[in-house]
Amino acid sequence: MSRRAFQDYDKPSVATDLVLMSVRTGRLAVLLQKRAHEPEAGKWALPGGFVDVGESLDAAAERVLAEKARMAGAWVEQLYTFGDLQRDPRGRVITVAYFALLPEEKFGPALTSAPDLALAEVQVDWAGETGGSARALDEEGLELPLAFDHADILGLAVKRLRGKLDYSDIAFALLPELFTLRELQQVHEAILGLSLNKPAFRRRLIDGGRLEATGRREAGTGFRPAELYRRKAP
Amino acid sequence: MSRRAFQDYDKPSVATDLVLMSVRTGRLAVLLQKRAHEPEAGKWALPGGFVDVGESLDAAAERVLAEKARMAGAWVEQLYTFGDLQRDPRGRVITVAYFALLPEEKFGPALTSAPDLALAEVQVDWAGETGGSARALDEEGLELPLAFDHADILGLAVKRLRGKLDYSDIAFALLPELFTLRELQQVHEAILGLSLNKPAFRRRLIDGGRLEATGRREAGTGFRPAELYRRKAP
DNA sequence: GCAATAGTGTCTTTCAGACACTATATC
DNA sequence: GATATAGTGTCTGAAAGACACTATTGC
Repeated sequence: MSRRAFQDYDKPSVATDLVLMSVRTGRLAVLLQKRAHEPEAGKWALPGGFVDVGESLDAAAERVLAEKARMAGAWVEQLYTFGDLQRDPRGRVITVAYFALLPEEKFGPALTSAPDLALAEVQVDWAGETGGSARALDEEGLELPLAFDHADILGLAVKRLRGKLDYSDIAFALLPELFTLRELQQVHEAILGLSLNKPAFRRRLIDGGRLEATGRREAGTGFRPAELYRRKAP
Repeated sequence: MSRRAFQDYDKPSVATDLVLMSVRTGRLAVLLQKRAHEPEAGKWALPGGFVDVGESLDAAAERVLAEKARMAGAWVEQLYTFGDLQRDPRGRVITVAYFALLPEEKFGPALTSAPDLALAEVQVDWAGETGGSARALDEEGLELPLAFDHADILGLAVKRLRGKLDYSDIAFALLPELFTLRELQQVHEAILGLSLNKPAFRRRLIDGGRLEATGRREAGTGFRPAELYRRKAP
């Protein structure tokens, strides 16, 4: 066996896949890309790419965010590394999954400029932090078939989001700089998949000290406008 | 540039490192291996090895547990993937870190048969789930220098342990099949790095419904023996 | 009986859930 | 003034912390 064949055989390929999520009309959503080529042509996949030997994992995830998802400025965090032998029919590909969060307004340019991208609704059939796979739905509620093991990756991203919501600042990454407490509560409810008690939510968040009232109010509501808050600098 | 050189240059190497932890005399401990060769010769490292192209990541971690740590039957869970460019002076090595848990009694054979293995005390200088690196100490309290970025990996393992303690069954993985509530509380205190209120701890754990009283009692205490519990099957 | 820990009773505080109420903007 | 939501006051119940107390074993 030549050294080249040994080397080829010896190392798995390393990729990164990006679970870029948002909240749209009170529901969790994820950016998907329709696959044009085999394998899994026609199915929907998370934006991803191979990790270059000269770039760190975090840099590869940022590159996928910019080049494949066509966006920037997201909260990005490593999720999990998927390394089963059969997860990619092309060969041994280990993927380091990242999740990223952006407010819905930021998706407009990417969606109009790239017709193979879609922001799909995310649904899970488990409660709390049980865990499991997730489904992606289009605007009419029809299920979009997911490529490879991306239903598992998406499900794990939802589980992680739910787990981190209480003690981290991820909810703010899904909102513009100024937001109302109603919008913040809707983000929490979309992530958790349940409805929350309004007074308790307000007490907990305001007492938590991570919010800053601006004195300004939202506009164009048709009813009493709510005060705008911003995230207090950590 | 030949195709071989391109292939060699193109793929990072993939390894796995194992944070095999336990609780000894009320303190967190981790299994370390003294490095015999450069780089980092003489420093202490987590047991690890390269991932074969024909084995899954989980299988590679189990293999390291058996071959390098010389143990079996541990709770094993993926921790995080470290992929900075400079983390290994030999070249581009991505490592998928796992943490594993075993009761202290299980470490005896490995420690006596392999003189390069040591069960070192773990200390962190941060509270709660702040996060940060960790230190390893020998029996006399002297710091053991850690190789590569293993102080960061160890610190992340402690953070993850603290985060999962409340809602998972990891504490039971650090105890024999039968244990007293005092021993269970000592495990919790060792992981969290603080002391807990006894009545509140007992109430919470017993009401939690994951424990089963056996009616049997510990032996050889010299004082009133406590009842032995076991983990209730999930 | 003494020592040492097991195990419990109870008071207080904290906080979430529930519900109803008042306040204030647009129309 | 009608309407819709913002925002608050207050009651209740669950659970943690604190503390003291009783119980039980070996010696």
